[in-house]
Amino acid sequence: MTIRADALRSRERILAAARDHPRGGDVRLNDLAREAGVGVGTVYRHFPTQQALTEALSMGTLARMLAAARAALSEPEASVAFTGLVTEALELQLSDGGLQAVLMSPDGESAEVRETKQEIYAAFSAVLQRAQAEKAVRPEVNVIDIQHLICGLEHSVRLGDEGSRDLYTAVILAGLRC
Amino acid sequence: MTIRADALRSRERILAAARDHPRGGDVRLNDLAREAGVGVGTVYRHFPTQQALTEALSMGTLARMLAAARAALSEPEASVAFTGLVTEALELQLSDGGLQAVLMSPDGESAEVRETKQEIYAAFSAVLQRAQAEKAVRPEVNVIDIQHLICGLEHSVRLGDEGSRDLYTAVILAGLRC
Amino acid sequence: MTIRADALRSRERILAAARDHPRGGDVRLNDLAREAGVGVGTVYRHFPTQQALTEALSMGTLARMLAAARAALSEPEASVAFTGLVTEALELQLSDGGLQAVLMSPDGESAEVRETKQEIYAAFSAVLQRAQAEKAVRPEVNVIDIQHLICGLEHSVRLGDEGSRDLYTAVILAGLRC
Amino acid sequence: MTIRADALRSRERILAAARDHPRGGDVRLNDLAREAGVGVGTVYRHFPTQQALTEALSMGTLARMLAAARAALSEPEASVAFTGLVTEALELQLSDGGLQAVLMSPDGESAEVRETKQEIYAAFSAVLQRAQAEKAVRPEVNVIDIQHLICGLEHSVRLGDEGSRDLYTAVILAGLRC
DNA sequence: AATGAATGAGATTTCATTCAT
DNA sequence: TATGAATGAAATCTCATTCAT
Repeated sequence: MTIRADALRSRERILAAARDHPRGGDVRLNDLAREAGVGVGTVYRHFPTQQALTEALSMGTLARMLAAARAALSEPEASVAFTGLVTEALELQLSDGGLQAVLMSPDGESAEVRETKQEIYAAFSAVLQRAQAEKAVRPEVNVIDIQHLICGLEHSVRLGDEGSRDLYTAVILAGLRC
Repeated sequence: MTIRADALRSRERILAAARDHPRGGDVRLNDLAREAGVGVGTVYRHFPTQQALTEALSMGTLARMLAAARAALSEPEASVAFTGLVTEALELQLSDGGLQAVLMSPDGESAEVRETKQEIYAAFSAVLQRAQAEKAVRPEVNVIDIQHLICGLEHSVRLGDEGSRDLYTAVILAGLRC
Repeated sequence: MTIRADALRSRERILAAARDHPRGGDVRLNDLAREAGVGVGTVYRHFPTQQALTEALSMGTLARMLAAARAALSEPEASVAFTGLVTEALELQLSDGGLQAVLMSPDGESAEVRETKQEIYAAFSAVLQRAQAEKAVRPEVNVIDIQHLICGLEHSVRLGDEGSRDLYTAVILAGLRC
Repeated sequence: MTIRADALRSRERILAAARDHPRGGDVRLNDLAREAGVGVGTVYRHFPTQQALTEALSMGTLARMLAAARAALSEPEASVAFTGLVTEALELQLSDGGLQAVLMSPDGESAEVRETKQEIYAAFSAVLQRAQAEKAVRPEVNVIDIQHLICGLEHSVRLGDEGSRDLYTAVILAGLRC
């Protein structure tokens, strides 16, 4: 059975309403429902947990991150590819406050999210290994470490003002170099 | 008027009970009260907000951080002093899950917390400037940046396992070098 | 929209629990909730004020008082009707310790209570006027006075023991005669 | 040891403040203390219970009631004495909203209150018996009944407006006649 | 004896989640 | 499937009373 048209409309309305809020995981579901013009029950039917809603909201950003990782694979210069990908990933995480939670959570994900994350992971890993093969990046870090460091970097940047982004990124990238 | 002995006892009991809980800011106030053997009202009287409780719990760690910063000022080797202080600060933040919130929050602090934070800031700043004077640390970062980067580092380490601490610290310290 | 079955069940449970307590307006709401097997919030949802609960508890007695007043209208002998009704009203007020408050309070009533009270008032008034027309009751008292006197009578009887009821009633009825 | 001057002053201040409030037994003791310019503890020291305060406030009225009862004993006409005393007692109870509670409470009284009440009771009883000896009052009522009926009468009058006092009193007095 | 900060039981409110309609 | 009233756990506030100073 295919998804009903009205159900789809409800879903879209809820997501649209959620996008009007700063991402932080603490929207009042009742408020969200009111703003979306649907009942609370409908929100719960579509997104049984906060996590499910967060994931749905991040699906688009996740796709863009996968695209960026794949694009980096085509970049001829390995260190440029790596540097660019880290910068791009940070950019995306800054633009989507819920993305970090989705990336870091090990469970509760939809199949689609899980698969996308694995593909991102694989592509990211390839970019990192290419850079390490060229002695452009410390050999002892793995892709998990890179993700953790990017998340920490995102955290640092959020604590500061907009201007600190490039400086902090430069510190991390310099620290990762051989 | 000085604080009453019984009030002090209540306060200590509540703090002791709170210390038995993993820091995360989500203890049940009722449970806390019961465990401390006091009424809920008493908890609210002593700590009107979650922030007040968090601050009180971090006061000890804050004092240790100030001690560490001052000790670093006596270290003859400027770069060693800086490196050691960053490592020590990270250690303290990892040991006290509420400390970062206290360090980063601009308001709602008790006078004691505010003063201690300012002293930490001053000592930290002196250690940094000494290291920068010796060309041991990038000249474009200031003490605020260092604190943000340590907070990000704490975040990264919490995402990983225990073993990642030294590696991530090494990355940050390397990135900060001239 | 009609009342939900579960809500009605909760309501009934709360009322049943409240009936297990001596009427006096000083039941512990928390206890009431526990005894009724519902949350405190549910009690407050159904009965936002003490007054609302009192009214609901008295609804049955109020209905019986209306029935008594209407029955008195069918009694052929006017003075017997009046005497019987006063006696009956006292009986009901003695059996329901919250009834007097409901009868005397001018506001905060549910529509149902308000209407029933008005009907009681009208029937009572007719019974009184019939008795006055027959010179069986002082012409200068009105139905409000009768209600106030019955409330005072209830008060007197509650101060004494069971045996004083008939005597005090006799005094009032004698005093009301022409 | 005699009472300290400052303690007496405190006591008087508290009573003065309490007299500024409508008697109903539900003054906030903290408010009372503030208005009296003393600490809450002082209020509790002087008047350990609500009852103690009520009694102290009623002491004056109680004395006036005793005076009235004794005066009635000197009235040559027994039925006039009785009627006048009932009217006077009602008057006093209406003027002092806490008096009924003091009169009706069997315990918790100060020795002075207890004695005064007994004297009132004795004098009232004599007035009643004289009236009954003259066949002016129903023989089956005793002094306790009279007090209960006056309390009920007070209650009735409080429910109505000022104008109803004489009517309700007339009803009761008529009902008490042989 | 006087003080009022401190206490805790209980009252009331909030809100995420459930579930009858 | 959609709805939102209903739920109750937990948060928060109030206030009569106690007790350290």
